Amino acid sequence: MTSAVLVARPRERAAVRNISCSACTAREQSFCHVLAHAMNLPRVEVPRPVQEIRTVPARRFICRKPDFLTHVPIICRGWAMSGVLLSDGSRQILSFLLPGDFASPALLFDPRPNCFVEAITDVTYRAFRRGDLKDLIFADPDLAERLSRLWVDEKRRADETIVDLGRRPAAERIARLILGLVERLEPGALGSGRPVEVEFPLRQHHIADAIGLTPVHVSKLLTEFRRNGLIRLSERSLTILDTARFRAVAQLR
Amino acid sequence: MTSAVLVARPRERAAVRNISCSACTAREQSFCHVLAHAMNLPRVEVPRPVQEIRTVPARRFICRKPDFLTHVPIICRGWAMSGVLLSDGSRQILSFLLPGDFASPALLFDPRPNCFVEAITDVTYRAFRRGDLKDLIFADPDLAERLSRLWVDEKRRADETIVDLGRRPAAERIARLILGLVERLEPGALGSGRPVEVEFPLRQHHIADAIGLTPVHVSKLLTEFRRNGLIRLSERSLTILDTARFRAVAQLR
DNA sequence: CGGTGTCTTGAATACCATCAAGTCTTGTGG
DNA sequence: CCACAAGACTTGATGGTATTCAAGACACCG
Repeated sequence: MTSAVLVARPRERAAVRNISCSACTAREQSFCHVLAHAMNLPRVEVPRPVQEIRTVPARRFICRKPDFLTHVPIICRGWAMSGVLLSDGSRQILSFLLPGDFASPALLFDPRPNCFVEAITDVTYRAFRRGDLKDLIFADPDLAERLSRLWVDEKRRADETIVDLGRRPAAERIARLILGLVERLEPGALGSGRPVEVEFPLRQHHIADAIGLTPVHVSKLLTEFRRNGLIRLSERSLTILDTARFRAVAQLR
Repeated sequence: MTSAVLVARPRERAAVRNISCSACTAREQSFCHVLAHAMNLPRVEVPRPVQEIRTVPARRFICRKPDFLTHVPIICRGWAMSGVLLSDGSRQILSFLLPGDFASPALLFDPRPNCFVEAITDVTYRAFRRGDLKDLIFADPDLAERLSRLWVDEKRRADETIVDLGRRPAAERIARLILGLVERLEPGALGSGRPVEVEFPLRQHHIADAIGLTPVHVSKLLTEFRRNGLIRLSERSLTILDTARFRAVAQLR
């Protein structure tokens, strides 16, 4: 809840804004990077009210189905997720959001979200005014094209998920989800063949809801992975111990 | 194989081109429509070599994983599908393509497809030179934005599929797939509450591969739908007999 | 008229879900 | 700081949904 305090104090918010952008963990290929580049800025330091910094604690919603959003949120720090709730109470997570990601690209065009976005850890995000951001993007053909590429990438990731859910057994799905996240967090680290350790704030029910399984089954498969010496996972920290064998479980070449 | 003949005869190809565009069945909101509008043309009648008309018979590939495509295909007539093949021989269909659809939006940026595209019926498509089409699109902010909206729409459909595969039982998935196709083919027709009949060239294995089931199980559930008087399906023709009850099976409000 | 593709139906099986009980951790208010 | 409640994880027993296997009917095509 430190964030709420910061929002209430202009001087500190400014400080945080600088910190968050200079120490930004967003990946090179993220939306933030593309946008900052296009605006000839070191990062996306734009005056209000074009953007605003906001912070929410873990487990709080950033937006929900019935909301009407005048601003488009982009994650600066922490983990979030987008997903939908079904009438029977079950949940499907559509994607995990890391720094640099749009909360939902659709929000650029429609103030009504078609999925919820929820913070997993404490999350800091920037909220851009929709109209300003849209004008900015489409006025510049180069920027529009680079962003379209990012969306095509997102579509590709969604297609991978469809394949996982439609045609892969449970163990494979879990391994692929984990490897995909590790690759996003530490690009290329899996190639070395040496163990890779990352922060991993997901609960087992997050994994379950992302790949269409129950938490119970996820637990059983994770303990099996551990027994086989493939991974270590505890205290919000994940280590891929045997990258080669774990990739084999995931059916990755 | 009539198409090969047509391609070899300039006069006939021109005739076919006019026929296909004036009698185009692409929906209002399709890419073709948006593009034609932007170019101030009745339809997308653009001289070669910017575009070319091609035709393939049913069950033939339009493109495959290892191909290198200099042109971007857009479906003019017939049904096609995009999907991926897995190492164990199974297949996941990612989407069914109807007139007006990009074979794969990713092809606008990358000559190497990340999925195959296969004709289901005989298919006629236009192949636009990638560079020309891209320049055309991104030079016009309005066009770029309208296309981005279409991609966001596609992403939304992919997300729906993820929810279906992750959290819905088999009967619900089949019903939703069918209703989604009918809605694309005859927008609004389901609202009337009266029976709706459409051409339906899909085989049961297409349905199975699209929603992560086996053809055997699809067969069993379809015969159950028939027994319950929900649908009629034979001779490549589908009728939704009881739209209200069938929508209930699909869990649609 | 054999071959291939499609669909149907029944029986056996496998995978994952559900149910249930218990441990451990985390958070909270007294 | 402790007591209590809630959440997270584990493990075993049981059950259901969908798969696999198999056999046969039917249509279409060369």
